[in-house]
Amino acid sequence: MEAMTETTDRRPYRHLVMRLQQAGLRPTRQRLALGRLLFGETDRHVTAEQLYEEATAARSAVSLATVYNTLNQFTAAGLLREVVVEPGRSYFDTNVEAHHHFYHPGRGELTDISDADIRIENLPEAPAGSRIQRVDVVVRLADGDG
Amino acid sequence: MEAMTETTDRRPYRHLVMRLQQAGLRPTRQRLALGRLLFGETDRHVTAEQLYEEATAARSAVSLATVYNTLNQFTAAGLLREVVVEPGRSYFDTNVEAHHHFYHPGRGELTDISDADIRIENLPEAPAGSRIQRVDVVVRLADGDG
DNA sequence: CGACTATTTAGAATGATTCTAAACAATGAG
DNA sequence: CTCATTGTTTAGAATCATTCTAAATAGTCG
Repeated sequence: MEAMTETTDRRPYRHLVMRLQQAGLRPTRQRLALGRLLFGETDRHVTAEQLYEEATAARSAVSLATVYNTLNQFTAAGLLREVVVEPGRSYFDTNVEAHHHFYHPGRGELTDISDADIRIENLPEAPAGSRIQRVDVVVRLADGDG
Repeated sequence: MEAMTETTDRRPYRHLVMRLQQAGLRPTRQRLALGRLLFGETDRHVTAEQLYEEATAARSAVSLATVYNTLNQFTAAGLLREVVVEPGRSYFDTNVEAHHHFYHPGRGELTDISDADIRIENLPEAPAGSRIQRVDVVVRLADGDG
């Protein structure tokens, strides 16, 4: 179970390079390092600070300013989605499909709810002069069962 | 159409005083001034800065720190509800019933969607060890029709 | 009226994020 | 490959919303 076009650890990450170029972003060392951390395995939810720590721990020195720049550029390019659930802290989600979130304030933890798992019926129309861009559902959690 | 217990402009605002006392908050000049601005007519969505400007304009000098304290205390007491739709800025909503929001980023404008106007079907269960505290739906708008 | 405790406040502090301007790196033409 | 061009990174300062601190002030209740 590891033959063929196994991209599991190819250094240049052709796919990522192409996505960056398509977005008009040069595939720099920093953007590739952050891209690898972000788009590795599963979907992720990270804050700028968290990603900065990770990059540092992975010995891919990237300044905090660059982490912010990169997260914003990736978001503008549609590679990430910004999720706001807490005042004063932004999460970036690698899942850009339509979907929703559980949020646990105490734990600062964000997890996905597949779009298929929620049905929103009869949404009202957008006010005159505007159109609906997207619908975000945040299910806020608290400790305790039931 | 203005007899009986018309509370429309009574100075002491007995109702507000009672709500504060029930919340264990002394009805100080500042809290009453902010309360009058907040719970006047219709439902409102304000930021701390906005309310501070309003109070200042209304010649009810209140420091910005007090506006923040008061908004937080009112929220803890269930008189207000905090709504987070934008990184780095909190809105406080005088409508504490279950309901949702339209948000227009460009205009920084928040408006209510009555709970009755949205049906959310088959919400998944809360992850083990936690329970659902509340569900927030934010419908993000953009300029343009359609 | 006091005494006791809650509240207010100016100003400093914090935390997340953005800006600035200078050093540096990717790119493409020659 | 080399150079010029233009995009990118970065340290550090700046900004913005919010919270904290400690001293002054104002409710409350006997």
